[in-house]
Amino acid sequence: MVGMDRIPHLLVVDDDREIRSLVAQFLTKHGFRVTGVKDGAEMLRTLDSARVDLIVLDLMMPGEDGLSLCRRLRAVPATAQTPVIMLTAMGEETDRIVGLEMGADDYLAKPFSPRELLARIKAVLRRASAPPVAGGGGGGAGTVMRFEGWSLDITKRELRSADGVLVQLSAGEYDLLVAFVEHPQRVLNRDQLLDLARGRSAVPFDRSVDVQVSRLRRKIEPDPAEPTLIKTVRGGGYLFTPTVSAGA
Amino acid sequence: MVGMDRIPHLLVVDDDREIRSLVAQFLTKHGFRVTGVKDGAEMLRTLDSARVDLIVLDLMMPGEDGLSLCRRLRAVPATAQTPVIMLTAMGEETDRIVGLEMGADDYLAKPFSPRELLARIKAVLRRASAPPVAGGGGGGAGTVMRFEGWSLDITKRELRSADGVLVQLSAGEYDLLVAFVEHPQRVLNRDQLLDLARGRSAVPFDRSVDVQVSRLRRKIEPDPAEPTLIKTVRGGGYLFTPTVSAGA
DNA sequence: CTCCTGCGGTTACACAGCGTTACCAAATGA
DNA sequence: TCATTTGGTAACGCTGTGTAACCGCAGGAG
Repeated sequence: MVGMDRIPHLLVVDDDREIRSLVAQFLTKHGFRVTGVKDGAEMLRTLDSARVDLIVLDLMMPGEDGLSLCRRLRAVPATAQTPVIMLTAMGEETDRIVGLEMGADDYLAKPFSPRELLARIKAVLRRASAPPVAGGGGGGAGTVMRFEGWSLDITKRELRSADGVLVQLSAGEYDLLVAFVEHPQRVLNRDQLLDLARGRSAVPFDRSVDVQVSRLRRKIEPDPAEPTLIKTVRGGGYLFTPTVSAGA
Repeated sequence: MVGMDRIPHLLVVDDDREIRSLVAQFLTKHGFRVTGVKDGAEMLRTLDSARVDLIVLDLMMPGEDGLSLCRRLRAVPATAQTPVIMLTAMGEETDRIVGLEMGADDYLAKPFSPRELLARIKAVLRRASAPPVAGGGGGGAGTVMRFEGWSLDITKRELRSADGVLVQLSAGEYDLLVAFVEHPQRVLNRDQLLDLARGRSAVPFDRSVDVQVSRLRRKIEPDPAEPTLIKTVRGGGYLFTPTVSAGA
């Protein structure tokens, strides 16, 4: 799921512009990549197009509040594993308890010291990479994604064709394919793909995505000259056309 | 594996007899199995002979204190994964941070409400649910780990192939394999592997992990030229792909 | 319709990451 | 003490990935 050499991407959700900016600044200075948003809608939009390693979520917000958002995150498979640190108003023990029970990984009472937030983020990130559920039921659920006859095994990082042949993908090709498979039927621009697949942001005239798409097409398209799985959207990006089904 | 139906076993370590008894009583009432001990020595003895799912550890204790104990727990493979909730004196932020950095999974400032302790225990247990190696003494079950036909006996430090043949591993190869087996289906970078297997940190241009992986592959991969058990993730580290099951 | 511009596909190349072997020093044991 | 094993470093070669360059094509302007 996550290569750990990569700079972790934090998403700070708080309606207070000043807090958001202060927190973002502080965390950036300590080596994280930080995106700040002001409400749940923006949060969901960001999650849809970028890879996020941890969410710092304010409990009290106008509109949909943190608890509700947290519940929604947990309900969606794509974000069910993403760690959440909840920021609560001071001293409201009930909030804390509800927060933890709602699926937050940690909470912090305002006002909090930046150093403590930092320590908690590090602690949560460390244990967020806990081993997956190795159940007795023959492998975890949803580790294999199927599309157009292909099967992509997420835990084994393997791609098999319709007739079961293993296709060798490089790390870059694999990460790109995962990004596509997790966002099917959506136009993804180059920035989004770079972020989703490599966890970095584009430099001017960055065309690495184009090259990787080309390389990936060569391996999975029936006719690379006439792509059907990964379509180009001129001026927009790329579109992964197949429907994806998850299953063991 | 840790079934959800099993009653979790909590170990409460606190030198204050009254606190210990109150906490134990409260947690027992809420459906846990609780063992209370008064110091580190008793804790280690208990861990050696019983399977413990979570430790509630007082920071300030006569003799060896909580931090030091926590560090020792983390250093031993058998207890490295066992969750720890640290009880700290009120308001000492430094302690909290050090606690988290020392490997505690959570902390709670005294005086705390029992309900909050309960919520945190549940949260931590939820997070830690179904680790491949739940903590447990050397004498308990789960000393043999199986993967892809191989069986790794932790107490004997022995590896046997599917047909029961003993394969000689050097100390380094064995430790590396244990690190992999205890963190399956996760990309581990070189720093993590070095830390887990050798307990040291990397020096610049340190490539000892690569060499050890190569040596280990030669002994356990069906085809070392095309590794399936230990996969390379370029720019990320290595991935142990098999599902691991523990059993006697 | 034709030209022009810019976007995207592809290839070539340089460089960094990794597998592997060889070698050496430290640890181990007789 | 010497022989053996082990584990780290150095070095060589291969593969993967980003950059740059070239080319073709789409689509708008005239």
